[in-house]
Amino acid sequence: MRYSETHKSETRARIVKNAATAFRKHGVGGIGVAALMKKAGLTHGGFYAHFDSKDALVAEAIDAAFEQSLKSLADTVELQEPSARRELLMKRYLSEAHRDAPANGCVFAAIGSEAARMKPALRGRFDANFENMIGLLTQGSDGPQQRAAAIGRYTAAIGAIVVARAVRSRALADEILAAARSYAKADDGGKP
Amino acid sequence: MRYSETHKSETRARIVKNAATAFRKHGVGGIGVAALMKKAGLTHGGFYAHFDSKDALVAEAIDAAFEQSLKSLADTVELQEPSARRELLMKRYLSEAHRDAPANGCVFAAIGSEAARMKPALRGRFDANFENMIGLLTQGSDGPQQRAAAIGRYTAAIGAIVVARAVRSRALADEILAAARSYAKADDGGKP
DNA sequence: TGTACATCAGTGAACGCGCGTTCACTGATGTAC
DNA sequence: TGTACATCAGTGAACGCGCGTTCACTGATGTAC
Repeated sequence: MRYSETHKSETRARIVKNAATAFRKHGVGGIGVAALMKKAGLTHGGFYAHFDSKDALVAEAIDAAFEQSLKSLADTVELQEPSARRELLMKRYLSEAHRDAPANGCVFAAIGSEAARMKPALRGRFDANFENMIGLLTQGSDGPQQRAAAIGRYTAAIGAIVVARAVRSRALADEILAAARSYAKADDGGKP
Repeated sequence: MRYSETHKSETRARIVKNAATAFRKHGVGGIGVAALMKKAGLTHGGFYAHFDSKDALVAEAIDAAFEQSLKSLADTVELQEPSARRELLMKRYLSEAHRDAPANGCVFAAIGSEAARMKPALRGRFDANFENMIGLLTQGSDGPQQRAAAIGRYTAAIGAIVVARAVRSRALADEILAAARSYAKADDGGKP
């Protein structure tokens, strides 16, 4: 079969996009090359015509997943003034909807503890993506104090989602999210 | 070989104890039964004389790991008055030493995102252990507001360690811990 | 316009490996006589 | 006191399976003549 010029790159993009959600849903170690290809409507043999290794796909899928998160937040961000925007972002991030949909949610929350054991080359992907997120959160209010506060808020929210997902009791998970939301508000006390 | 009365239970306890550190170091999916038995000085075949399945060991190892954490914090806790104690706990938790030693550190930070995908029976272990930790953190200052604040602080600290471990740059990881420490202090503002 | 050939994305069998689990066996020691 | 036997924690080969990866092959289409 001979295909159009863009066909191969479209296939590749489809593999990456599906992997970006599958890795967050099952963990990187929890889904294999064969299943990933099947999700893209292909068989496993063709994988290596697109990527050098599973790790190569993991790297691209991580970037794609962060980019998707960033895009889905970007619209929220433009419409509000800084403090209301921050509150809205935290409310969205610390929602039950986000807890229940890891496949389309925050990458750190979905595969954070697995990421710590990845090869340095893969861990490096998290640095730039973390900075992008902090950039989004501090947008319109620069300075080292704002940056530190954004890091504190962001990592705090990640931890709350991680624990809310780990715990079995739904009531406890709900309570954790509620506590994290009010904890996020508490730190606004002294600041504009 | 015939052994003393306590021999078998000692062996079993040794397997659990080694597993409690190995799972935090490598992840639950990252180390197998054979390697776990080797760490206890045994061969893999004997495993099923002690446990019904790998999952059965995982369940006990999770409890053992939390218990170890709890014990190592208990001494700190008794000596201080509430606010100083809280500050000391957070300082310890958010230290570079903790970040660099997942094998003996917080279970949520080490295997949190993996835990979210475990079978309900295993996830259930996190509920009681989470409550124990919150109990330790609120000790001496009960009430729903104190409980919510403790949950906020604890999960915030977990997230900071997860991200600090995931990120490749040591400088960024250091900055994240520092930001989390000051974020933890910020919430004390209005309260005693 | 019609035929022969080159292209190359995708197929599916096969590889070595480690996984969780099973099972027949070992052999040092306590007990029975 | 000395011998025969029962016990049972631990051994190591073997199982079926899924993993990441390799590779000879397929076959629809564009190009050359």
